[in-house]
Amino acid sequence: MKTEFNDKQIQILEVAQTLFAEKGFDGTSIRDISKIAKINIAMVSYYFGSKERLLESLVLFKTSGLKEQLVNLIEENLEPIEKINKLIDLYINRINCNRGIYRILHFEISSKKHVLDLDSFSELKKGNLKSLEHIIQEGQSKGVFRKDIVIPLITPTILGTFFHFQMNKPFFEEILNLKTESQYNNYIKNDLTKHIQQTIKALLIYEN
Amino acid sequence: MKTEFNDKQIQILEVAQTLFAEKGFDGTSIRDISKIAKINIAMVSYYFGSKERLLESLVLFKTSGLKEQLVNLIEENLEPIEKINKLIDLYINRINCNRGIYRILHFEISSKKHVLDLDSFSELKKGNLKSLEHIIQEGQSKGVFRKDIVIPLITPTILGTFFHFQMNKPFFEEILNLKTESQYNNYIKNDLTKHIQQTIKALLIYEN
Amino acid sequence: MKTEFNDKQIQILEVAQTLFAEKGFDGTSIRDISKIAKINIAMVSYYFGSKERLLESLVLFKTSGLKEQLVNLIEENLEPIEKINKLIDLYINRINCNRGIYRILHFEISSKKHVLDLDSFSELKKGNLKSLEHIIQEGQSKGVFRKDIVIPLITPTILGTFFHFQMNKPFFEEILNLKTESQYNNYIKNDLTKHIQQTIKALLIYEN
Amino acid sequence: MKTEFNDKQIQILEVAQTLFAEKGFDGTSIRDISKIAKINIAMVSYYFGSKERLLESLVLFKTSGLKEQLVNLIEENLEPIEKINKLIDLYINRINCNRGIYRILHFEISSKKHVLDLDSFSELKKGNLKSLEHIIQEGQSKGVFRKDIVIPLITPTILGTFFHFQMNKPFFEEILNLKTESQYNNYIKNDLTKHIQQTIKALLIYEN
DNA sequence: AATGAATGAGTGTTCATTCAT
DNA sequence: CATGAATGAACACTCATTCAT
Repeated sequence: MKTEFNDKQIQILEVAQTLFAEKGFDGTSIRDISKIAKINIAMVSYYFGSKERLLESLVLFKTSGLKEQLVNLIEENLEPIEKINKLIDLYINRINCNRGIYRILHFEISSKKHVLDLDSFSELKKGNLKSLEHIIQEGQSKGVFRKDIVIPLITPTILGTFFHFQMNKPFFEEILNLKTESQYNNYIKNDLTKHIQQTIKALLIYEN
Repeated sequence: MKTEFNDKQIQILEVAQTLFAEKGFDGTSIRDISKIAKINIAMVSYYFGSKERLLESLVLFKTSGLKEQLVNLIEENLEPIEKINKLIDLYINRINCNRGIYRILHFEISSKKHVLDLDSFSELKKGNLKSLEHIIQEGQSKGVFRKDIVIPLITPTILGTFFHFQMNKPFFEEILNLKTESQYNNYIKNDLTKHIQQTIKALLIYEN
Repeated sequence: MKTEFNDKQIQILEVAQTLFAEKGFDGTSIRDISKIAKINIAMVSYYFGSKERLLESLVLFKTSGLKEQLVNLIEENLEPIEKINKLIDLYINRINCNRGIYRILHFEISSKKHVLDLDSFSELKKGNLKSLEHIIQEGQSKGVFRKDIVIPLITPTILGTFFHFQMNKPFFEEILNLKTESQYNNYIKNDLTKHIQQTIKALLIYEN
Repeated sequence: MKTEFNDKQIQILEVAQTLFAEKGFDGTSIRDISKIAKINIAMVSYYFGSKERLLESLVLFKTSGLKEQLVNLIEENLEPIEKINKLIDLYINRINCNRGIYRILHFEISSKKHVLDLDSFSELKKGNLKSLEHIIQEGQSKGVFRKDIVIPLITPTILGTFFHFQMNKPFFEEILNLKTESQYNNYIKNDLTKHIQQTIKALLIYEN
C-alpha cells in the first residue's frame, strides 16, 4: 500500500478522522464524509477502494513518524524516568491530536480485524512495545526500576487511562468543572498527564 | 423508565449485549438481534421503543446492583488497601461478565449522548466515584494513603487499563502467548488484576 | 424453496419475466421491476432475498406443470409420430407464453450457474429428455422410427430452431414480410411449428 | 464505420469477445475489459466511442470474411448435398471459434436493436441466406432436393441446434458423459455436426 | 494521440421503524 | 398483546463516460 497521498486524499482522510472520532466507523457514512469534504461520493471508493481501505489508509497516514520519534527519544541523553515521562507526554500529545484514528484503532478494530489488513498497525504496536522495553531495561540495569515489571501491561495503563478519560469527556467535564474546551485540553496536558506519569513512576519504582 | 423486564425482554437484552460487544452498537442490526433471540423483528421497537432506547434499557438492566455491592464493600471490616484491591476485583469481574455493555458505555456513548437518556448511568458513575472517594479518604485519615491524590483519575486508570487490554485482545494473546480462551481469562483474573492492584497501590502509597 | 407465491409476489414475477425477456437479466434493474410492478424497491429483496433468487423463483414458478403435461402426453393413445408432433406443439406453446424465462434459462444461465441453485431446472430438463426418450423408443419398437437416433440431440434441434427464430425476430419479420405481431405469432404457430415437426419427422424416419 | 483496426484496438476486441462470451454484454464492464487488456479505461470510449459501439466494431471485425468463404463454397464443384454439409461444417467451425460474438449477436441483440447500428450484420445474414438459397435451388433443379422447402427456416435449425447445445453445455457434458474440454469439442466436431447434417439432409430429401 | 482524474447516475441491498390486524 | 407485512431512506459501491492536459 502506498503511503503518500495527494491533497484531495489528505482532505478526505482528515474529514474521515474527524467523523470517525465523533461517530465511530460504522456510524459514519461515506456520504457524510463526501458531503463535509465537499467531494463526490464516488471519490472515496475511487481513491481508497472502499470504506475499510480508507480506514487502513488513515491508520497508515496518521501513525507514520511515531516510530522515529520513539527511536529518537531512546537515544536522547536522559535519565530513564525522564524518558518514561517524555514518552507519556509524546503518546498523549500524539493521540490527542489524532483522536479519531486512535480511538478506532483501539476500540473498533477488534471486531473488524478479519477484514482489515492491519498488520502494519500490529507491527507499530510491537515496535512501540520494544521501545518501552528498551527504556525500562535501561532503568533496571541502572538499578532505578524494579526488576519484576510486566512491561506489556504498562502501555494499557498509560493509554487506557487517557482513553477512558477521553471517552467519558462529558462526565469529567462535569465533575472536574471544566467549562471550556481549552480548560479541558489544559487539564489533559497538565493534570492528566502528570497523573499518568506519577502512576507509572510509582509502579516502576515503588517496592511493594 | 421502568426497570423491570419480562422474560422475552431479558432474552432480547442478553442477545443485544452479546452482539453489541462483538460488533458495536452501529454494527449490530435489529435483524441480527431478533434472529438470534428468535423473536419477531418488531418486538424490539414494540418493547423498547427504538434501538437506542434498547441500549438505555440494557444499561439500566446490567448496572443494577453494582451500587449495592460497593456500599457493602465500604462497610466491610477491611484495611483500606484491601478494600481498594477488592474494589478492583469487583470492577474487573463485573465488567468481564458484562463486556458488551461496558464497552459501549465507555466508548460508544459519547457520540450518542445527545440522543441517549443516560442520566441514570451518569448517576451510577458518580455513585461509584463517591464510594471510591470514601475508601480513599478512610485510608488517608488512617495515614496509609498519600494526601495529594486526584481521586477522579483513579477510575480511568483502573478501568482504562482493563479496557485497553480487552480491546487489544488479539495483540496481547500473541505477545503474551495466551493460546486458549481460558488462558486468556486466567491472565485477566490473575496477572492483569494484580498489575492494576499493584499500580493503584503504588500510586496511593508511594511518596514521590 | 417454497413454490407458492402470493398475489404481490406473482405480480413481481410477471413483471420480472417481461423485463428479463426484453432486456436480459443483467440489463434489468430491480428499480425497473419495482417501478413497473408499482411496488416498493425493497419488496424484491424482501420477498425473494435477492435479484438472483428472484430469478430462481421465476424459474420455479414458470416451469411448474410442464412435467405433468408431458407425462399426460406419453399416456395418450396416439401414434408415436403424433406424440412427437404434439410434444413440439406443447414446447413451442409453453415457451412462447413464457418467453422471458426460457430465454434466460437457455442463454443467460451458463455464466451464472455457479451462483444460481438450478438443480431443479436441470432435473426438469432431464425429465423432459426422459419423456422424449420414452416416446421415441416406443416408435422404435413399433418399427416406425430409425434405430440409430441420438435422442439428446433432438431437443436442441426443436428448441434451438425456435429460439433462433425468436432471437432474430426483426430479421425474420423483414424477410418473411410479417408486418404485425399477430402475423408473426401466426407464423410461429403454423409455419415454424410445422417446419420443426417436419424436420424431426424426417430425421426420425428417413433412412440415410 | 471503418473496418480496419490497429493492434491495440484488436487487443481490446479480442478481450471484449472473450468477456462478452463469458458474462454477456451487460455483465461485462469496460473496467473488466481494460484491466484484462491492460489498457487505460478511457481507451475503449476513445477508440470506439462507447461500449455499444465497441460491440458493433466487434461484430464487424469478427464476421468479416464469412461472405467470401460462402461464395467460394458455392462455386466449388460439389454435389448440392455435399455443399450443404460443407456449409454446416463451415458455420459450426466459425461460430465455435468466435463463440462470444455469435452468442451476443443472436441472443442479446434483439433488446438493443434500437441502439446498435447493425445493418451491416443484417446484410451479412441476408447474404448468408442468399448463398444457402443458391445451393438449395441448385439441388432442387438437379431434382435431388424437395421443392417445398422454406429456405429461411433452414438456418434457424442449423444454428439453433448448435447454439442450444452450446448454451446448455454443462447439461450435455453431464448426460453425454463428456469429461474433458477436448471430448466436448470433439463431440461438437463429429457427433453434433453429423446430427445437424443428417437432420438437414433428411429435411431436404425426405418426401413426407 | 493518449490518459489519469474525476463525476453523476445508477446498482443491489439493508436499515429501523410503522401499521393493520 | 403481539406480529407479519411493508416501506422510504440510506447504505457502500460500480457504472460508462467526460475532460483537461
